[in-house]
Amino acid sequence: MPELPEVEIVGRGVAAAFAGRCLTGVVCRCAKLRWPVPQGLWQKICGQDAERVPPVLRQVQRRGKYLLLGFPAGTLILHLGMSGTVRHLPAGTPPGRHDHLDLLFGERMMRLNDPRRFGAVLWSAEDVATTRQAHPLLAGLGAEPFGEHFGGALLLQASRGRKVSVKQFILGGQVVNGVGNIYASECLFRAGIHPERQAAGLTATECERLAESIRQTLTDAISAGGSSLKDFVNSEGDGGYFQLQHRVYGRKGLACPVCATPVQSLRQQGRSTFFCPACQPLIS
DNA sequence: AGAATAACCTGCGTGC
DNA sequence: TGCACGCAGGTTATTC
Repeated sequence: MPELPEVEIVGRGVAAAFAGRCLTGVVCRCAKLRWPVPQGLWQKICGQDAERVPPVLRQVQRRGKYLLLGFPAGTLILHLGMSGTVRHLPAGTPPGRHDHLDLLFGERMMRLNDPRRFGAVLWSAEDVATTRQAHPLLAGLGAEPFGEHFGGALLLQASRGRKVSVKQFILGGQVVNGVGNIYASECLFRAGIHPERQAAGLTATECERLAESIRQTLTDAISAGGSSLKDFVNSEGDGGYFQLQHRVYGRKGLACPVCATPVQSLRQQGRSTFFCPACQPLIS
């Protein structure tokens, strides 16, 4: 389920429910995720001296689509892949299919479910700040869309000489991270930029507009999810995406919300893209 | 090197 | 009803 807004909501939910609380157990039912879940994870999180320094969840951070759970002995890295969800349940709730991992906090627990198993649970023996900077999976990530380094200037500079489409450019994660397939379409619609435009052909003005629409689109999605926060995702069975907000994604043939022209779709690198041919002209 | 493709998995909807 | 097929929110690894 997760693009950046969904991961952000999950992180906030985890922090609200468990920050400051002591981990009391780990149950791993299936270690076969994107990479193997480390063996002896409970011992790793407890560290050398759990008697004196109990495994209290000290902080929760998000980096791109990764969640970082900070414990005294190190950092638990979580990624939800394509289909991962996290729920907040009473300890002892019987596990269902694809409930791979439980982190117990006394009478409550957080439970990771991931049917496709593209997600990841990894351990880093460094603190959160160091892990963010140095962990191989995190070190090379692009700018945080809400960070101070991200903006039109960065997009302009990073796009020079790039032959890829602008959609792939923002989806790739090397420049800005957290924009997934759904929000890539939404951001480009909002910026009025055709998804097949070459990244190198963007003007400074367009880069500025694109950066702003990325921030605004993600902010809106987080607000939408934050208002319906329940068990970390909106667990009402709609899949957890903030679909009421989608202006073009999944709306092929339906009226563009701005000009009523039918929304079109195309495939780029095997993934679907949606856009309005009138609001997003191929020639700028 | 940048760019395209394959790979990892299960589940769901569609059409025959 | 059953089955084959295509498609799905991500990312890394491999190839050209």
